[in-house]
Amino acid sequence: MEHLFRKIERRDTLTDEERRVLEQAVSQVIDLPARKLIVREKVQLDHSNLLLSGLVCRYKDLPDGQRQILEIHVPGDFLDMHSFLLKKLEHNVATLTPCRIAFFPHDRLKAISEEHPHLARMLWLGTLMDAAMHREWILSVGRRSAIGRLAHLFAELLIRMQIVGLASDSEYMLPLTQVDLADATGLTSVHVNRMLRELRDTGVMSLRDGRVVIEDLAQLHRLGGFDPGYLYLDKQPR
Amino acid sequence: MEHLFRKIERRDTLTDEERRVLEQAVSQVIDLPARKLIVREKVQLDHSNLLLSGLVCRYKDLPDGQRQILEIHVPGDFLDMHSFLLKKLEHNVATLTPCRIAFFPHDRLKAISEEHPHLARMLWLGTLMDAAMHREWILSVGRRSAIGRLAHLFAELLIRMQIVGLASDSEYMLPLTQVDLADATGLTSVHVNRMLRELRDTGVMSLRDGRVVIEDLAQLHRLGGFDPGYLYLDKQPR
DNA sequence: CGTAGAATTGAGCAATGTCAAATCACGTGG
DNA sequence: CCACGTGATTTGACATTGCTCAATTCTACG
Repeated sequence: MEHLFRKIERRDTLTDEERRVLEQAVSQVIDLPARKLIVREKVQLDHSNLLLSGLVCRYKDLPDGQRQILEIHVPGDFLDMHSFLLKKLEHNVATLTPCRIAFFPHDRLKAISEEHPHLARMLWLGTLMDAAMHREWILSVGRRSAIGRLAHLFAELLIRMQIVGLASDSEYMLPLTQVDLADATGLTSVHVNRMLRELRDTGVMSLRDGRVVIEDLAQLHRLGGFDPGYLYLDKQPR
Repeated sequence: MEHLFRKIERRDTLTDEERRVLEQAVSQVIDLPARKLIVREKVQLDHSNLLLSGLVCRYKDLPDGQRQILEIHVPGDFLDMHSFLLKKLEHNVATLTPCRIAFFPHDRLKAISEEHPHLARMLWLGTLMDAAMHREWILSVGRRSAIGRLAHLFAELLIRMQIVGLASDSEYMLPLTQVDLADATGLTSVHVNRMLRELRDTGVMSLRDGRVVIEDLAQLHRLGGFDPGYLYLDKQPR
């Protein structure tokens, strides 16, 4: 659970007691292969999932077969803490790579919300950061150019992977297909391919063999109009 | 606060005690004119705002002057409950029409989170529904056609206005300009104008003098690929 | 060696944007 | 009551971004 603790400690402080409560709220840990559905939309749920390792995405499908990825999750992210109160989801959650996942039964989360208000606020905070990322994602697909959307996505994931210790200054593993990237950015895979080539040809960054290598971070940020304010990286009591 | 209570009671039950606690958490009620900034991004906040009457939007601006509206708020919505834990926002909140707004100081919200866990979960739930609407918004701008985005927006607002008693079966007031609609849907105002004409010419709906009149709801839903599941309209203990 | 998924490329096209002008609605001052 | 000014809507002509379709190449793996 170290990834989760790192993520929280970046924004507030956890007591040892709170860490213990969180650890004891886990009922089960499972391993899943890549491309496996974790939560299907509209089914009643009795637990929330924490991603321990691997990459996961949330997505919605349209009747005509189009898909939109809503968020990409890195280790330390709760994948569906919102199901604790929503009881079911309106979208799907699936692995992108092989993953390890911890179950948090809703009744234990409820107990936390009754007995550990500060810890409950930390869980709430996590869902608020999801919403903040959603808003930035809306801005991306609504107003940024194709290359800007991709640049922004790679810039966001760089920071989020760094927070949990899974990225260096300029590199991280991102084994997504170009179809995945298209579904995340609201583009087609053909156009993603062309934009990736442009990023490569202009020396900004490359994505090869599932590894992102950033050569010119300033230019990547400029292309994506990237401002990390929406990730709320300041530590303070909440 | 009747609008808020109706909204909550649609998804769960509030005790009289909880209603009283909520009412007593208000420190101030103010009136604002149309087109007035309520919360500016990146400034420290000490209270959250509840919309009592009028329409409000949240939006982000890009350096090049483009704007993206992230959510449109109807009476009964908290405009920035997330600022309770985030402490500042990464986007702006502004009135679209003249509005009445109630202040909820963060220290009183904190007291609620310590002393009234169920009520705290209701507030949390509100932020989760914002996030669910964000996700549907991502799907709209990411994958729907221009006319589908508009149709979806009008269909969503119809239901949300109905819940708080501000829409009939087929009509509600929506005094937005075509520029506003463009900023909400990620289009240009010129194109919005053309799509609105198409909706009018095909007898689906019209928007005139700030009033939406829906003539063919089934067709509106079809065009927008509208499925209200994401609004979580089922009542159950949370 | 064969297969399947993924990446790449090219040619043509459609949806939406850009720019500019005309019209409309409405409140204000004369 | 009318002329004026401002913002909103509407329209036309044209440009562009990103999409579609189809073929080719690449890569991994049995």
